[in-house]
Amino acid sequence: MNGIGPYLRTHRETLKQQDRRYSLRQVAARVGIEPAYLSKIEREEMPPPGEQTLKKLARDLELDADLLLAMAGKISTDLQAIICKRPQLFAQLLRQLKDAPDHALLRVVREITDGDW
Amino acid sequence: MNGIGPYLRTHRETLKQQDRRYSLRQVAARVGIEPAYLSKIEREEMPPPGEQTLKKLARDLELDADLLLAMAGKISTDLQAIICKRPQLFAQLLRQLKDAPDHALLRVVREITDGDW
DNA sequence: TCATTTGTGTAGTATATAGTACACATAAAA
DNA sequence: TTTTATGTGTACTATATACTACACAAATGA
Repeated sequence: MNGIGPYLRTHRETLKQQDRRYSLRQVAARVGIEPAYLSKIEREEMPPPGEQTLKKLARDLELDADLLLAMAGKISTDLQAIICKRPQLFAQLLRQLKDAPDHALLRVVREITDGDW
Repeated sequence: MNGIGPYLRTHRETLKQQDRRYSLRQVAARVGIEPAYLSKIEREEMPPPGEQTLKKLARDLELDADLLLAMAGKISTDLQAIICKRPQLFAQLLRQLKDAPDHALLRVVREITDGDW
């Protein structure tokens, strides 16, 4: 259970080895935040940034946005909107799937993809 | 698409007809907020309250907490926690179920209840 | 009728969220 | 060696969130 900060730093440094454009400062510039801020985020001296900034970071660093948001304890607003439209149904579904093993979730996903309703 | 304010007010006034303990002031007292605040919430003069207050309101007024939270654009932290543990899986699942009809969701729920994995 | 209860207007507050701005020492590039 | 780029320390700041406190007029109850 590694925090989001070290996760971002490690990943960025990995990319940096192949491409000098992944310095903290250049990433911060592309994402549109202050370098000092990104520094503090990576070292967890400050709490993780907001949804928009995390999504831009994910894009720039080629990471999964949902995963990054989750590591920051957040959920993408588009997912929130999906739930808010049918809150009782999705609440029931999620609480039921809470302890289901991954493969069971994947099976449900596939079942739906095959659209057999 | 009626707001959360009128929804609360209407429901409370209905209960009030049977039981005088459902006056705005007495509900506010039980829930632990200022009457003036509840008044403003019901008339949507102020944005809806936080999760804890909404849950207490739901309890007191015998309403569904998930529905109330959804009307306020929020999602219960316990649901958020479920998603945050396996963000990619649940994100995929939710986006796939986004446009599925209610009966299809209910079928998935039932399938899982019957626990056939 | 007098006391109590009710809903509401006005004014303010505490805490969290999501950052900025700039200076500085060190490392790398020209 | 001079310039440029890099990461970080310190000090703020703006906006949103989630309320409280108190006074008041009108309705209700005893």
